[in-house]
Amino acid sequence: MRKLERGSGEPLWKQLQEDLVRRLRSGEFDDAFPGELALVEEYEVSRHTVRQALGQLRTDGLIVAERGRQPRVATAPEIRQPMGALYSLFSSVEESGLPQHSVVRALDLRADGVVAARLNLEGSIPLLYLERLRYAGDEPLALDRVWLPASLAEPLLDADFTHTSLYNELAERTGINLDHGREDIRAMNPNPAERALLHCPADAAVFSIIRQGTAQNRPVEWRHTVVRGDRFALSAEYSANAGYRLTPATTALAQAW
Amino acid sequence: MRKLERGSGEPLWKQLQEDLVRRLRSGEFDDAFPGELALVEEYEVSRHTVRQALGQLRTDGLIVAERGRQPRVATAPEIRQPMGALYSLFSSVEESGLPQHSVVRALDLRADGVVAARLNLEGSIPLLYLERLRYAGDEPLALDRVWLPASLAEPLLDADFTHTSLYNELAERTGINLDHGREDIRAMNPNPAERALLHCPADAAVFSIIRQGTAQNRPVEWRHTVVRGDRFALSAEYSANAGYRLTPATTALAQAW
DNA sequence: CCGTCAGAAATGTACGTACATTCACGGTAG
DNA sequence: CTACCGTGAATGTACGTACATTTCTGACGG
Repeated sequence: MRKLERGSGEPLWKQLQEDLVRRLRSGEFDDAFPGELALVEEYEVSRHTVRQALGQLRTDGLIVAERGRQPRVATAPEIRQPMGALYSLFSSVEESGLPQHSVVRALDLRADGVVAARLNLEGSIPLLYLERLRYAGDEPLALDRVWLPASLAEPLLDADFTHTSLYNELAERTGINLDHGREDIRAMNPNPAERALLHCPADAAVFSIIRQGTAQNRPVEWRHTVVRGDRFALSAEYSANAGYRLTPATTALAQAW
Repeated sequence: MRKLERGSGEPLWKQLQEDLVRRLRSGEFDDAFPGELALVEEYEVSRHTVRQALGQLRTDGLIVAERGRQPRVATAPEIRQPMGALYSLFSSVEESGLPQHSVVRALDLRADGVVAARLNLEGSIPLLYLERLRYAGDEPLALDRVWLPASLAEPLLDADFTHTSLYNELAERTGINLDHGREDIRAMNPNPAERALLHCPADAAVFSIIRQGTAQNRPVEWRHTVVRGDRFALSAEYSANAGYRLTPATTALAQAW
């Protein structure tokens, strides 16, 4: 039986909400979240007040509730398709109607001290390396190189990556879903090897996208993708309400303005 | 007196909320938003139901309510510093500690049918044209060209843009704040004139950023900025909670990974 | 003419009740 | 042992009441 200060200026539902957040963060509710009626008894407030507090927690995404069952602590809502420039890239190709496929140029285990360091791993740890040339239509669009810790990604060694996405395979074969990532996007000119592979026109530049992805605070991927600048543009919208959002939809494949 | 379908599967408060959104978008409430009691009468539901619908609208930021006064339609919360790649660019320079300044290469009124069309204006309408070369430290960083409708932006003709931002001047002199924008970001090689102006190394590419900005659905700016790719990188983070966000903070000025 | 103050009006908080809807569990029949 | 169904429990919806708190307005007085 817990006490809330009545008539202290702070609304009861707010006090209740804050106390629940505190207990939630302490891990007290990891097994089961108390039901509304239990909270009514515990805090000696009306169900209305409890619901007001829970409603706040729900819109904040901390708990989920459904009819007939007790509220539960929200599991970190895994990102199905990691967002960002790369997602924007491939979904925009899809919307354009051009057929996509990949040519797998390498899929093996190897050690790479430099990349391992980027993943915050020891240099000698084996990594799964996947290199693909991605086509949109008959022309190459991007060169994609990914390193993942072999300890996590080994089940992917015999996967067929010519048509499926890395994240799909990763989720299906290992249950890992990325929940956080970071991208650095640069404009540069490709080196001769990349230019040849991508069939880049002589005067075309490229996007160089470095992505680090993590799942539950563990590094999962380090990725370097080189995208032809003459066939792709990043498109973004921002507004006071929605903030800054990449819009994979529009104007993605190259055309004059 | 409006009717809601009772027992139709859809909750009353949701029907009410949707109807209010519809009426709100139609501009019916631009003068005054009805109070809770008025809605109770109009829709013949309890105040509780009305509050549930309004609560949703409030968390969505469509209306604001305070004690003792009627709810009001939320004024579009103006963006002080328009977000996006350009904001990321200049704030990251600031954080790096490098001094910034601009060389104004042009500031005049002119007509340009092509740009006017991009602003959804007639070709003969005069535009204010501002062209600046932006420095970070002693080296050029970006070439920035902006067109604004002269009808709105004429008070800016005698402004000094060597150190102040366009948006600051625009807000101070005309009261206009952008509330929506759209960017297209491309990787390309600069033309010879741009390369010379920017002191671009021979093998460096550039970001070409096209931005269209609007305030209250009226086109306000059309902007073309060319940023040296060897001195700038876009940095973004995404997470399940926060979505995709540009992070002007880190690693913005060029350095090896 | 202007400042002050009381009252009206509106929203915020908090209580209560009733019923609908859905889910989980356990018992029963096959 | 399994499949089905009914009961109980939980949340969702919707009604009602009361009072607190804040804001606005209009009347009154200086």
